Amino acid sequence: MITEETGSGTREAAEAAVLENEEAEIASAAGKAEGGVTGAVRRKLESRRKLMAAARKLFVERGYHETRPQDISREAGVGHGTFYLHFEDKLDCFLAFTEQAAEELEVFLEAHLAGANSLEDGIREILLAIFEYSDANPGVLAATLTDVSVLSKGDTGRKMPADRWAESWIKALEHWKATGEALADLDSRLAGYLIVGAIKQGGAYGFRQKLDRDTLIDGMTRLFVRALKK
Amino acid sequence: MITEETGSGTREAAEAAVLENEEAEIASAAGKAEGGVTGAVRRKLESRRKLMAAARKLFVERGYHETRPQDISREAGVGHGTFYLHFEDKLDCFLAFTEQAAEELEVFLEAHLAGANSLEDGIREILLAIFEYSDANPGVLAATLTDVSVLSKGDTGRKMPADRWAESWIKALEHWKATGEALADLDSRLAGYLIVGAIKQGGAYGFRQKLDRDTLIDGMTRLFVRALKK
DNA sequence: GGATCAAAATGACAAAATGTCAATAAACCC
DNA sequence: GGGTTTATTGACATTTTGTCATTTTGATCC
Repeated sequence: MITEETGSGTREAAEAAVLENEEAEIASAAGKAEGGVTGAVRRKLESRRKLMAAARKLFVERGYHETRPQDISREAGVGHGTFYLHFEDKLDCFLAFTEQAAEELEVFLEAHLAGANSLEDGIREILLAIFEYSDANPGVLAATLTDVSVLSKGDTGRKMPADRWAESWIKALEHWKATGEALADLDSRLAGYLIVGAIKQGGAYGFRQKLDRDTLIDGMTRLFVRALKK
Repeated sequence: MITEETGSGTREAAEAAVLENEEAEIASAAGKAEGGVTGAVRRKLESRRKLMAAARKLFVERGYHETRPQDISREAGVGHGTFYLHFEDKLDCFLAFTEQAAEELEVFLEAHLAGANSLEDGIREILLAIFEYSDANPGVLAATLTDVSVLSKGDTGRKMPADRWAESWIKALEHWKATGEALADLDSRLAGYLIVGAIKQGGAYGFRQKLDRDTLIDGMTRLFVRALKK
């Protein structure tokens, strides 16, 4: 009989490691917080939170392929079976992670776009914010935007981060159309997707080549503005 | 003892199915062709060709995830071990397929760009050719451009189709800079990558939405031209 | 033409990765 | 505090991938 790890001694250590990365959640260890939820519900929520934190850590550090569901469970300090209690399968877990990160980035970008900016300033501001987020969360953006079509049997039936992101751009483009700064007959939907694709590929290129960030932002901004401006 | 399939009866049938897709290779069944190569070398080449054809068929039809190395071997009419004789692993096989397709597309595009076109006509022409290729080879383009970062332990050390494709665009952009049609101080390298990304994402969007092809090409051409033209 | 050698192919087997489920523990309720 | 529900657990089963000893095939030499 070969025991499956998560030895009790290891357990708390692993969980502690995950919790370190949490901020406002430390209080929860005492048995409160989490919106007052308590008992069984809270227990389940806590497991999920730990799994999500572990998944994020490992997917970012090692990538999808090199991360085993087992690894995530161990890192989270829960049993292996618990993983499949919270996620359909490995892909489902990965998608949950990307959706979380996409949500996070969206909030971050909204915050950086509160003021009504001109088309050029707005675009530059968004790109700047993206790089800022990427610095603060190394690897997350790349992981989030990876194409999972190669992993899924057909359509995942989910809204991918890139699509969500495109929607944000579309909203912004519509705004600039309304202010009369952007082409009046611009197809905002198509343009939104083109921009997202350009940023993905261009960003990867810039990262590989270790391009100076300002150069990259300037280059992108210039082309985007030229394409969109009235 | 559970036999591993590829029963002799099935064998020829499978191989025949693959051979159907071949054109000039039928003669090779007689024992000649293939550049005069014969014997052992030729035998190996033949195996690889059959495997490549089978891999392409299955990767396109079912996708990466749903295609087992076993399936490819069976479809090719060779033993399972032969697969690993020709490819490092499944990813290696997939990359070989994408490289083949990328090569093919490149040749196709070159042929469609023989004449020295103006910037706008040239861009439109390239996009048109891409869609034409995509029609003639359904699924191949999508498969080729998929991001495999999610499958590889670190860098694959290979030049991906998207990069190759970007290089083509860069060359074209340099040409238009030389003719004075494109921005004199354009960063062709960055622009090349941005365009490839835009086409990937925009193409996927158009496909999903079943956009009219001309609408899609017009929309893309317009934005690209505006961004690049002097 | 058959004995010999080298390259290629084969498929049973092994390892790795993913996913399941009966048994157990924890929380809940009366 | 015991009966019930819900979450957790890890040994086990399945699937997928990869290996290697053995066999087959074709070239070479006599």
